[in-house]
Amino acid sequence: MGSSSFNERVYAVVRRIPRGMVATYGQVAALAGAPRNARMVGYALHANPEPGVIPCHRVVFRDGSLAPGFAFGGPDEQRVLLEDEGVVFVPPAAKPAGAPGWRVDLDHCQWRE
DNA sequence: CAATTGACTAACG
DNA sequence: GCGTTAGCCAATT
Repeated sequence: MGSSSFNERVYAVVRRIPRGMVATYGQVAALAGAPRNARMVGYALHANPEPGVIPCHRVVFRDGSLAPGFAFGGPDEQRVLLEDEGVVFVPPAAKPAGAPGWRVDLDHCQWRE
């Protein structure tokens, strides 16, 4: 390995996210060494060279939601996956109106080093 | 080598 | 309250 791509650094961080927790793009970006490069994180995860190895479903928006239409099979599938890992979700009725659907409870499940 | 794009984020209207 | 614009920074073409 020894690839010089920024994305590999992102994969390394995402791979470190413990089961039952999630991280935001900005957080992964910061851990990857680019505190302002959240976009790059999403771009790198889209490249996802090792599906199944890299838990890209554990990476969510700052709001606790996912990329609409880009989730590996649908945001509903991701919700089930995260719930299965023990991540706490917040129903649309329990949150301030605005978000399109279920969000991850970042207050309880955001990964903390 | 320069311009464009992009799984983002925050601020503004 | 919701939509749009601007800013960041690196990969892609």
